[in-house]
Amino acid sequence: MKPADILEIKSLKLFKDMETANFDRLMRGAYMQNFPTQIELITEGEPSDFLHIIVSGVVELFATWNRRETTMATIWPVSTFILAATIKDAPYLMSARTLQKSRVVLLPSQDVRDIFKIDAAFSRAVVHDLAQGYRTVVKNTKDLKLRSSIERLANYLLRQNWRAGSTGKFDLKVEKRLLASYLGMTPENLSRAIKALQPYGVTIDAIHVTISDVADLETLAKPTPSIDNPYH
Amino acid sequence: MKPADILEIKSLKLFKDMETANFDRLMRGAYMQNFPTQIELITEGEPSDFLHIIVSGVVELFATWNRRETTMATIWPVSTFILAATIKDAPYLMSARTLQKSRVVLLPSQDVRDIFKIDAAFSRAVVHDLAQGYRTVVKNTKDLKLRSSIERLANYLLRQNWRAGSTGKFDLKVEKRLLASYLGMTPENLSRAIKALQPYGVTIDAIHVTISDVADLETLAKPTPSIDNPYH
DNA sequence: TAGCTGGGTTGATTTATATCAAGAAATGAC
DNA sequence: GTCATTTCTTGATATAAATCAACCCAGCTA
Repeated sequence: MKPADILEIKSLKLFKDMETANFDRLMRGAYMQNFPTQIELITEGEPSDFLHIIVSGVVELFATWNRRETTMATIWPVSTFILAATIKDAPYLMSARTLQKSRVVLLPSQDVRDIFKIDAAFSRAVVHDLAQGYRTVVKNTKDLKLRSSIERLANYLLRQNWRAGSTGKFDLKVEKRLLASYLGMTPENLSRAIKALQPYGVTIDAIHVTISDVADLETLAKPTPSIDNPYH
Repeated sequence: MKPADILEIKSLKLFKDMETANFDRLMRGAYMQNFPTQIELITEGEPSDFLHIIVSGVVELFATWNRRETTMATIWPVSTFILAATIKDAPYLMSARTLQKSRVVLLPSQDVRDIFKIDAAFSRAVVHDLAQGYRTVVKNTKDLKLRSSIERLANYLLRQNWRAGSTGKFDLKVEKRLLASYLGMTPENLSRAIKALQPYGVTIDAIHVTISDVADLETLAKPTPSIDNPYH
């Protein structure tokens, strides 16, 4: 692994405050892997042998049951995924696949657990990561249970607009097929939901989104910090 | 607070391994409160001033948006709730109300955070609690996104049956109205879902559930550890 | 360049679920 | 114990969303 990669990983909140010796020990067992697109990195139900860190590319977390599949999240660099399984030494609850050519660092889970036990700063950082993740999933559940598919789409677009700088113009970062699955609907239904938002000033041309009147869209979407603010 | 109550709290995994001095300090700021039924203990969006521990009774966690409401979980003694908000010093994402006369211990969040910073055993225990909670919510999301309402009910009944000792006979622990909300459906739809399970050997008379042939119900429910096993 | 492929859209239809309304059963208050 | 309130159930209907089928179109590839 290149020194620049190690520096980037060390800059993650999860590792920033830990003892240097412990971080170095963690990195000694780490290795970087390059994956092509559409490779299944981990599989639901298997033991969590590695904590994964995505350094470049994109990864989809998805779950399957009874021949059905749903997208749970997309993971962007630089961040870790499947921390809870690693810490608990429990099987993965989700599968992961690359959506693009991606570089991923694999940290042996046993090392992570060992160092978690002896490094207080690291274990506190793990807490914050997990608490954050927990709260994100709770928000997600509220979104799913309390909103219709059109409302979910409207709020998703407002969140993305905000992330992109609130200019009213941004590009979708994932395929519509995937977005539909993430939002808990079919691709056909997403197409129709997009059309249903036209009266509220939303147009989506291929991946290019325009929101002409954010306030108008908000009258429909009714965003709330306790679902839609990722830092709340 | 009675010594017996303190002992019971100390026996919780979350507190078991922490320094006695720190536990005592935590308990010094704690106080027990008795609440009648249907009292709102905490409200979504407010700052998390206390970590709550339910000692007797039942508490419902619920969320609201746009005049809609949904049940997120029911909490049984003895356990804590809203740990993530306390640790992150972030607003509550859910509201909580008593479903029965309940005794609840309130620990000032600031004390919890202070001790979390200095007690390594406690912070590790917090990690395990959060990781557990995180995984529970992920399973819940998979249940919601991948299964129909009848499938969710069928699997819920199988889980409850297993918890009650797999005898094929047990009582519902919550009102059907609440169960419906937890499972993401209307009370009317729950009634119909129950009828739809009759051909699979399920009868529910008031709160009394009978599953005459677990294997038969499982052909419909298709339970899987990575959604339905709480210890997985 | 022609043909192929996969994502995306659209329309027709079906299915799942919610809503509305009414009555029955259970529960709690006095 | 009785009355009032709430929960639960059932039937009729409406709505949301999924499915099925056809087609379009951009990007590849042979």
